[in-house]
Amino acid sequence: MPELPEVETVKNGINEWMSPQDVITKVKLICGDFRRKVKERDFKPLIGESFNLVNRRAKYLLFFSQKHVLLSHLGMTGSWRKVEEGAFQKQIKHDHFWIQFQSGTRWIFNDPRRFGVLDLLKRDHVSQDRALMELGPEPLDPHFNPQYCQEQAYDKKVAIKIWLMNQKNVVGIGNIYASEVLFRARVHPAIPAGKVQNKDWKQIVWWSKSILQEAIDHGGTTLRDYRQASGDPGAHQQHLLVYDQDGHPCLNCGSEIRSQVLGGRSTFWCPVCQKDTCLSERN
DNA sequence: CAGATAACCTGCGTGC
DNA sequence: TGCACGCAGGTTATCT
Repeated sequence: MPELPEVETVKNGINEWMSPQDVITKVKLICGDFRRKVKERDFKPLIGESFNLVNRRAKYLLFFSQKHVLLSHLGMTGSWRKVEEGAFQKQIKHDHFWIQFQSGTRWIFNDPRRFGVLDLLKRDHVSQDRALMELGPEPLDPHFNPQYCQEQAYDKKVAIKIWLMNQKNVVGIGNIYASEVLFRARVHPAIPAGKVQNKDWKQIVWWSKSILQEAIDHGGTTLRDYRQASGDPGAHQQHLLVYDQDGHPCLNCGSEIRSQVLGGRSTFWCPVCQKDTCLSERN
């Protein structure tokens, strides 16, 4: 469900829950069968500590306590919610983990498909986590620029859309925003990454930053079950131009938006605005 | 090594 | 109403 704007929005919401004086008194793992298998004892070191801050790296949330970092990835369907003591703390389907505070507040992780990640790392060891080590630059960071892309994509034959979604090249861009960025940049999604021209990289980089920031400002994209930490839906779905719009007219030129599966994921583009120039040359 | 595909899960909408 | 099927915002193991 969540790409960078959604995770960033969740992060901002959870930071509003923060109460650094509120000590963790109990942790409960109902099911640890995620992408990384975990046991309840893995999280016990949190007891007696408190959280100061939540940061985001790529699509990961990092909850900082005194000596540990709780690593959380939402996968496709993960979510965090806060429940106060006194309110009936009913366990709902797919609640897998919760943290209880001295105040009675409880933070609960729910994830129907269990594609998410939960893990507890020592603060000093975070930079050595393999998944985090392999991540590329943040798209909103100046290090993500046309020169970097051109070099990183040199000679790569993989489709530009798949390249953009590969977290080793740039993080945070998933299936929705990849189609949206390429539409605004007017680049065909199937063009080999190594054949993208410098002027097109400039467009891709600029629109990546622009669209992701705009989506953050809108609180993310809610298509089905994504919610902000507050429980409210995002609003960016009203601003999507091509995602899930196959058969509808392109808002730019009126042509029919097309769709095709690329790397196993649905991909949407306008055949007129996004000319597949270098693909045609090959024929 | 790069690149393509399958696999991990549950839920929901569609068509028969 | 029931059931088979395809599809869903992500990542990674496993093939060629």
